[in-house]
Amino acid sequence: MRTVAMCLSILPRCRIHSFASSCLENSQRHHPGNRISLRFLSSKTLSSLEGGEQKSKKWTRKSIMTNTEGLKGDGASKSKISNNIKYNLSVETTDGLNVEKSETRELDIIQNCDVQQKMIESEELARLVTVISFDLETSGLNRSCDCVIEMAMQDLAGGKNSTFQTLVNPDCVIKNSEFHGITTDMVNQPHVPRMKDLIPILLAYVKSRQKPGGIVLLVAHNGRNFDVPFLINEFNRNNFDIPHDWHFLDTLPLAREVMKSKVAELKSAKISLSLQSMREYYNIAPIGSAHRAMSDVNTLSQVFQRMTFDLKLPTSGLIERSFRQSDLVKTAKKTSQARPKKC
DNA sequence: GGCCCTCTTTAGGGCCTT
Repeated sequence: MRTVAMCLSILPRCRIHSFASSCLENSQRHHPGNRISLRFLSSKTLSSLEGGEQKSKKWTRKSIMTNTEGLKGDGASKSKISNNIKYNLSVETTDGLNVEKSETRELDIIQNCDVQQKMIESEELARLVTVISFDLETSGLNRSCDCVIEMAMQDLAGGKNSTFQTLVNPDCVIKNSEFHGITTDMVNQPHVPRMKDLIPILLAYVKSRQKPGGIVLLVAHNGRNFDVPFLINEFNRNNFDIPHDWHFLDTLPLAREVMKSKVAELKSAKISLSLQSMREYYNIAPIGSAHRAMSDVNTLSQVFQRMTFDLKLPTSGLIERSFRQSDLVKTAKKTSQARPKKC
Protein backbone atom coordinates (compact mmCIF):
# COMPACT_ATOMS: atom_id res chain seq x y z
CA MET A 1 0.00 0.00 0.00
CA ARG A 2 1.26 3.45 -0.87
CA THR A 3 0.75 6.10 1.77
CA VAL A 4 0.30 9.70 0.77
CA ALA A 5 0.22 12.33 3.47
CA MET A 6 -0.77 15.52 1.72
CA CYS A 7 0.31 19.05 2.45
CA LEU A 8 -2.93 20.67 3.49
CA SER A 9 -2.12 22.16 6.86
CA ILE A 10 -3.70 25.55 6.22
CA LEU A 11 -7.08 24.19 5.23
CA PRO A 12 -9.83 23.84 7.83
CA ARG A 13 -10.32 20.22 8.76
CA CYS A 14 -13.72 19.93 7.16
CA ARG A 15 -12.33 21.23 3.88
CA ILE A 16 -9.30 18.98 4.19
CA HIS A 17 -11.53 15.98 4.65
CA SER A 18 -13.80 17.00 1.82
CA PHE A 19 -10.95 17.74 -0.56
CA ALA A 20 -8.97 14.70 0.43
CA SER A 21 -12.00 12.48 -0.10
CA SER A 22 -12.40 13.87 -3.60
CA CYS A 23 -8.76 13.27 -4.42
CA LEU A 24 -8.84 9.77 -2.99
CA GLU A 25 -11.97 8.85 -4.91
CA ASN A 26 -10.56 10.30 -8.10
CA SER A 27 -7.19 8.60 -7.70
CA GLN A 28 -8.82 5.25 -7.15
CA ARG A 29 -11.00 5.78 -10.20
CA HIS A 30 -8.03 6.62 -12.40
CA HIS A 31 -5.61 4.14 -10.86
CA PRO A 32 -7.75 1.19 -9.76
CA GLY A 33 -4.74 -1.06 -9.34
CA ASN A 34 -3.11 1.04 -6.67
CA ARG A 35 -4.13 0.99 -3.05
CA ILE A 36 -3.85 4.47 -1.69
CA SER A 37 -4.65 5.89 1.69
CA LEU A 38 -4.66 9.47 2.89
CA ARG A 39 -3.56 10.31 6.38
CA PHE A 40 -3.27 13.67 8.06
CA LEU A 41 -0.38 13.68 10.45
CA SER A 42 -0.28 15.63 13.67
CA SER A 43 3.06 16.80 15.03
CA LYS A 44 2.90 14.01 17.58
CA THR A 45 2.42 11.38 14.92
CA LEU A 46 5.15 12.80 12.74
CA SER A 47 7.51 12.95 15.70
CA SER A 48 6.98 9.29 16.43
CA LEU A 49 7.45 8.45 12.77
CA GLU A 50 10.73 10.27 12.79
CA GLY A 51 12.10 8.06 15.52
CA GLY A 52 10.93 8.94 18.99
CA GLU A 53 9.67 11.70 21.22
CA GLN A 54 10.91 15.24 21.00
CA LYS A 55 13.50 15.90 23.68
CA SER A 56 12.39 19.48 24.25
CA LYS A 57 9.01 20.06 25.84
CA LYS A 58 9.59 23.77 26.25
CA TRP A 59 8.20 24.73 22.88
CA THR A 60 5.16 22.91 21.64
CA ARG A 61 3.18 23.46 18.48
CA LYS A 62 -0.37 22.37 17.79
CA SER A 63 -0.39 23.05 14.09
CA ILE A 64 -0.99 20.08 11.85
CA MET A 65 2.39 19.00 10.54
CA THR A 66 2.67 17.39 7.17
CA ASN A 67 4.93 14.83 5.66
CA THR A 68 5.24 13.67 2.11
CA GLU A 69 6.15 10.15 1.20
CA GLY A 70 5.98 8.31 -2.05
CA LEU A 71 5.33 11.42 -4.13
CA LYS A 72 7.44 11.95 -7.18
CA GLY A 73 9.13 15.24 -8.01
CA ASP A 74 11.06 18.02 -6.31
CA GLY A 75 8.07 19.30 -4.37
CA ALA A 76 7.90 16.19 -2.24
CA SER A 77 11.56 16.18 -1.31
CA LYS A 78 11.55 19.88 -0.49
CA SER A 79 8.55 19.40 1.75
CA LYS A 80 10.30 16.73 3.78
CA ILE A 81 13.44 18.81 4.13
CA SER A 82 11.39 21.69 5.47
CA ASN A 83 9.84 19.50 8.13
CA ASN A 84 13.24 18.18 9.22
CA ILE A 85 14.55 21.71 9.67
CA LYS A 86 11.60 22.59 11.85
CA TYR A 87 12.18 19.72 14.22
CA ASN A 88 15.96 20.02 14.40
CA LEU A 89 15.62 23.61 15.56
CA SER A 90 13.44 22.78 18.55
CA VAL A 91 16.34 22.69 21.03
CA GLU A 92 15.92 23.73 24.64
CA THR A 93 18.31 26.35 25.99
CA THR A 94 18.72 27.74 29.52
CA ASP A 95 20.24 31.16 28.80
CA GLY A 96 17.46 33.70 28.55
CA LEU A 97 19.25 35.82 25.93
CA ASN A 98 20.13 32.81 23.88
CA VAL A 99 16.56 31.59 24.10
CA GLU A 100 15.34 34.87 22.65
CA LYS A 101 17.92 34.82 19.85
CA SER A 102 17.36 31.17 19.12
CA GLU A 103 13.63 31.63 19.16
CA THR A 104 13.78 34.58 16.77
CA ARG A 105 16.06 32.73 14.42
CA GLU A 106 13.85 29.69 14.63
CA LEU A 107 10.75 31.70 13.92
CA ASP A 108 12.41 33.34 10.91
CA ILE A 109 13.37 29.99 9.48
CA ILE A 110 10.00 28.49 10.33
CA GLN A 111 8.28 31.36 8.58
CA ASN A 112 10.46 30.82 5.54
CA CYS A 113 9.73 27.12 5.68
CA ASP A 114 6.02 27.84 5.97
CA VAL A 115 6.18 30.09 2.92
CA GLN A 116 8.05 27.38 1.04
CA GLN A 117 5.57 24.79 2.22
CA LYS A 118 2.61 26.92 1.18
CA MET A 119 4.17 27.44 -2.24
CA ILE A 120 4.66 23.70 -2.61
CA GLU A 121 1.10 23.11 -1.43
CA SER A 122 -0.20 25.64 -3.90
CA GLU A 123 1.78 24.15 -6.77
CA GLU A 124 0.58 20.64 -5.97
CA LEU A 125 -3.02 21.77 -5.54
CA ALA A 126 -2.87 23.81 -8.75
CA ARG A 127 -1.93 20.63 -10.58
CA LEU A 128 -5.11 18.99 -9.31
CA VAL A 129 -7.63 21.81 -9.66
CA THR A 130 -9.35 22.95 -12.85
CA VAL A 131 -10.85 26.42 -12.42
CA ILE A 132 -13.86 27.15 -14.62
CA SER A 133 -15.83 30.39 -14.46
CA PHE A 134 -19.47 30.14 -15.45
CA ASP A 135 -22.62 32.17 -15.76
CA LEU A 136 -26.30 31.41 -16.32
CA GLU A 137 -29.02 33.51 -17.84
CA THR A 138 -32.44 32.52 -16.58
CA SER A 139 -36.10 33.27 -17.19
CA GLY A 140 -36.33 34.92 -13.77
CA LEU A 141 -34.96 35.02 -10.26
CA ASN A 142 -37.01 32.26 -8.68
CA ARG A 143 -34.87 29.14 -8.65
CA SER A 144 -37.91 26.92 -8.09
CA CYS A 145 -40.07 28.22 -10.95
CA ASP A 146 -37.67 29.77 -13.48
CA CYS A 147 -35.35 27.98 -15.88
CA VAL A 148 -31.90 28.36 -17.36
CA ILE A 149 -32.04 29.84 -20.88
CA GLU A 150 -28.33 30.39 -21.54
CA MET A 151 -25.13 28.98 -20.15
CA ALA A 152 -21.45 29.81 -20.61
CA MET A 153 -18.25 28.40 -19.15
CA GLN A 154 -14.58 29.20 -19.50
CA ASP A 155 -11.61 27.20 -18.31
CA LEU A 156 -9.18 29.76 -16.90
CA ALA A 157 -6.26 27.67 -18.08
CA GLY A 158 -7.26 28.65 -21.63
CA GLY A 159 -6.19 26.68 -24.67
CA LYS A 160 -8.18 24.99 -27.36
CA ASN A 161 -11.87 24.43 -26.63
CA SER A 162 -11.58 26.23 -23.29
CA THR A 163 -15.02 27.86 -23.58
CA PHE A 164 -18.52 26.44 -23.64
CA GLN A 165 -21.59 28.45 -24.55
CA THR A 166 -25.15 27.64 -25.56
CA LEU A 167 -28.72 28.85 -25.44
CA VAL A 168 -31.15 26.52 -23.70
CA ASN A 169 -34.74 25.87 -24.68
CA PRO A 170 -36.77 26.05 -21.45
CA ASP A 171 -40.10 25.15 -23.10
CA CYS A 172 -41.73 28.21 -21.62
CA VAL A 173 -42.32 31.87 -22.43
CA ILE A 174 -39.45 34.19 -21.49
CA LYS A 175 -40.83 37.26 -19.75
CA ASN A 176 -37.63 39.05 -18.82
CA SER A 177 -36.13 39.49 -22.31
CA GLU A 178 -35.58 43.20 -21.65
CA PHE A 179 -32.92 42.25 -19.16
CA HIS A 180 -30.67 39.97 -21.25
CA GLY A 181 -32.11 40.29 -24.77
CA ILE A 182 -32.91 36.59 -25.05
CA THR A 183 -36.39 36.06 -26.45
CA THR A 184 -38.73 33.10 -26.61
CA ASP A 185 -38.25 32.97 -30.38
CA MET A 186 -34.48 32.73 -29.98
CA VAL A 187 -34.59 29.65 -27.77
CA ASN A 188 -37.62 28.01 -29.35
CA GLN A 189 -35.61 26.66 -32.26
CA PRO A 190 -34.90 23.08 -33.31
CA HIS A 191 -31.14 23.53 -32.95
CA VAL A 192 -31.35 24.91 -29.39
CA PRO A 193 -30.94 22.03 -26.92
CA ARG A 194 -33.18 21.38 -23.94
CA MET A 195 -31.51 20.98 -20.58
CA LYS A 196 -31.91 17.19 -20.52
CA ASP A 197 -29.93 17.01 -23.77
CA LEU A 198 -27.46 19.64 -22.72
CA ILE A 199 -26.39 18.21 -19.36
CA PRO A 200 -24.49 15.22 -20.85
CA ILE A 201 -22.66 17.65 -23.15
CA LEU A 202 -21.90 19.91 -20.22
CA LEU A 203 -20.58 16.98 -18.20
CA ALA A 204 -18.41 15.91 -21.13
CA TYR A 205 -17.01 19.44 -21.51
CA VAL A 206 -16.07 19.69 -17.84
CA LYS A 207 -14.61 16.20 -17.89
CA SER A 208 -12.49 17.14 -20.90
CA ARG A 209 -11.00 20.03 -18.92
CA GLN A 210 -10.51 18.06 -15.71
CA LYS A 211 -7.05 16.88 -14.72
CA PRO A 212 -6.63 13.14 -14.06
CA GLY A 213 -7.55 12.51 -10.46
CA GLY A 214 -8.25 16.20 -9.90
CA ILE A 215 -11.26 18.26 -8.98
CA VAL A 216 -13.16 21.07 -10.69
CA LEU A 217 -13.73 24.47 -9.13
CA LEU A 218 -16.71 26.22 -10.73
CA VAL A 219 -16.65 29.95 -10.10
CA ALA A 220 -19.66 32.29 -10.34
CA HIS A 221 -20.56 35.74 -9.04
CA ASN A 222 -23.21 35.35 -6.35
CA GLY A 223 -22.99 31.67 -7.20
CA ARG A 224 -23.93 30.45 -3.74
CA ASN A 225 -27.34 32.02 -3.90
CA PHE A 226 -28.10 32.08 -7.57
CA ASP A 227 -26.15 30.18 -10.24
CA VAL A 228 -25.29 27.07 -8.23
CA PRO A 229 -28.82 26.48 -6.82
CA PHE A 230 -30.21 27.04 -10.34
CA LEU A 231 -27.73 24.54 -11.78
CA ILE A 232 -28.51 21.99 -9.08
CA ASN A 233 -32.25 22.41 -9.67
CA GLU A 234 -31.81 21.83 -13.40
CA PHE A 235 -29.77 18.69 -12.74
CA ASN A 236 -32.38 17.41 -10.28
CA ARG A 237 -35.30 18.14 -12.64
CA ASN A 238 -33.61 16.07 -15.31
CA ASN A 239 -32.52 13.25 -13.00
CA PHE A 240 -28.80 13.99 -13.13
CA ASP A 241 -26.41 14.23 -10.21
CA ILE A 242 -23.85 16.95 -9.75
CA PRO A 243 -20.48 15.13 -9.93
CA HIS A 244 -18.94 14.59 -6.52
CA ASP A 245 -15.69 16.25 -7.58
CA TRP A 246 -17.34 19.56 -8.49
CA HIS A 247 -16.60 22.33 -6.00
CA PHE A 248 -18.10 25.79 -6.26
CA LEU A 249 -16.73 29.23 -5.43
CA ASP A 250 -18.72 32.42 -5.01
CA THR A 251 -16.82 35.57 -6.00
CA LEU A 252 -19.23 37.93 -4.24
CA PRO A 253 -17.58 37.46 -0.82
CA LEU A 254 -14.19 37.92 -2.50
CA ALA A 255 -15.41 41.22 -4.01
CA ARG A 256 -16.56 42.34 -0.57
CA GLU A 257 -13.16 41.42 0.87
CA VAL A 258 -11.30 43.31 -1.87
CA MET A 259 -13.39 46.44 -1.53
CA LYS A 260 -13.09 46.38 2.25
CA SER A 261 -9.32 46.35 2.10
CA LYS A 262 -8.83 48.56 -0.96
CA VAL A 263 -11.43 51.23 -0.50
CA ALA A 264 -11.09 51.95 3.18
CA GLU A 265 -12.13 55.56 2.74
CA LEU A 266 -15.46 54.39 1.34
CA LYS A 267 -16.20 51.91 4.07
CA SER A 268 -19.20 53.84 5.28
CA ALA A 269 -20.44 54.56 1.77
CA LYS A 270 -22.56 52.31 -0.37
CA ILE A 271 -20.20 50.24 -2.50
CA SER A 272 -21.59 48.22 -5.35
CA LEU A 273 -20.22 44.70 -5.52
CA SER A 274 -21.90 43.71 -8.76
CA LEU A 275 -19.84 42.03 -11.45
CA GLN A 276 -20.04 45.10 -13.68
CA SER A 277 -18.95 47.36 -10.83
CA MET A 278 -15.96 45.13 -10.17
CA ARG A 279 -15.14 45.24 -13.90
CA GLU A 280 -15.17 49.04 -13.78
CA TYR A 281 -13.11 49.04 -10.59
CA TYR A 282 -10.39 47.02 -12.34
CA ASN A 283 -10.68 49.04 -15.56
CA ILE A 284 -11.50 45.95 -17.58
CA ALA A 285 -12.99 46.73 -20.97
CA PRO A 286 -16.40 45.15 -21.59
CA ILE A 287 -16.51 42.37 -24.19
CA GLY A 288 -19.91 41.90 -25.83
CA SER A 289 -23.25 42.70 -24.25
CA ALA A 290 -23.43 42.69 -20.49
CA HIS A 291 -25.96 40.18 -19.13
CA ARG A 292 -25.25 37.70 -21.86
CA ALA A 293 -23.66 34.58 -20.43
CA MET A 294 -20.38 34.51 -22.39
CA SER A 295 -19.79 38.21 -21.95
CA ASP A 296 -20.30 37.94 -18.20
CA VAL A 297 -18.04 34.89 -18.05
CA ASN A 298 -15.28 36.80 -19.83
CA THR A 299 -15.66 39.60 -17.33
CA LEU A 300 -15.82 37.21 -14.40
CA SER A 301 -12.66 35.39 -15.46
CA GLN A 302 -10.69 38.62 -15.52
CA VAL A 303 -12.21 40.04 -12.34
CA PHE A 304 -11.66 36.75 -10.54
CA GLN A 305 -7.98 36.66 -11.44
CA ARG A 306 -7.52 40.25 -10.33
CA MET A 307 -9.26 39.60 -7.04
CA THR A 308 -7.23 36.48 -6.25
CA PHE A 309 -4.09 38.52 -6.98
CA ASP A 310 -5.21 41.37 -4.72
CA LEU A 311 -6.15 39.00 -1.93
CA LYS A 312 -2.99 36.90 -2.45
CA LEU A 313 -5.16 33.81 -2.62
CA PRO A 314 -3.34 30.59 -3.56
CA THR A 315 -5.25 27.58 -4.83
CA SER A 316 -5.51 26.29 -1.27
CA GLY A 317 -7.27 29.53 -0.31
CA LEU A 318 -9.77 29.05 -3.09
CA ILE A 319 -10.49 25.49 -1.97
CA GLU A 320 -10.87 26.75 1.58
CA ARG A 321 -13.58 29.17 0.42
CA SER A 322 -15.30 26.69 -1.86
CA PHE A 323 -18.48 24.77 -1.13
CA ARG A 324 -20.15 21.67 -2.49
CA GLN A 325 -23.66 20.71 -3.45
CA SER A 326 -24.14 18.98 -0.11
CA ASP A 327 -23.45 22.27 1.71
CA LEU A 328 -26.36 23.91 -0.08
CA VAL A 329 -28.67 20.94 0.32
CA LYS A 330 -28.29 21.11 4.10
CA THR A 331 -29.16 24.81 4.06
CA ALA A 332 -32.08 24.30 1.66
CA LYS A 333 -33.60 21.63 3.91
CA LYS A 334 -33.51 23.95 6.89
CA THR A 335 -35.03 26.80 4.86
CA SER A 336 -37.80 24.75 3.27
CA GLN A 337 -38.82 23.49 6.68
CA ALA A 338 -39.06 27.03 7.92
CA ARG A 339 -40.78 28.59 4.89
CA PRO A 340 -42.45 26.58 2.11
CA LYS A 341 -41.62 27.99 -1.32
CA LYS A 342 -44.31 29.49 -3.56
CA CYS A 343 -44.10 30.21 -7.28
C1' DG B 1 -32.33 33.33 -0.37
C1' DG B 2 -28.29 34.31 1.97
C1' DC B 3 -25.27 37.58 3.46
C1' DC B 4 -23.71 42.05 5.35
C1' DC B 5 -24.28 46.32 7.82
C1' DT B 6 -26.09 49.22 11.40
C1' DC B 7 -29.39 54.04 14.00
C1' DT B 8 -28.83 45.68 15.65
C1' DT B 9 -29.01 41.25 18.12
C1' DT B 10 -36.41 40.78 20.89
C1' DA B 11 -34.63 43.88 13.53
C1' DG B 12 -34.82 45.59 9.26
C1' DG B 13 -33.04 47.29 5.00
C1' DG B 14 -30.18 46.63 1.01
C1' DC B 15 -27.26 44.09 -2.13
C1' DC B 16 -26.50 40.43 -5.66
C1' DT B 17 -28.12 37.16 -9.16
C1' DT B 18 -32.09 37.10 -13.90
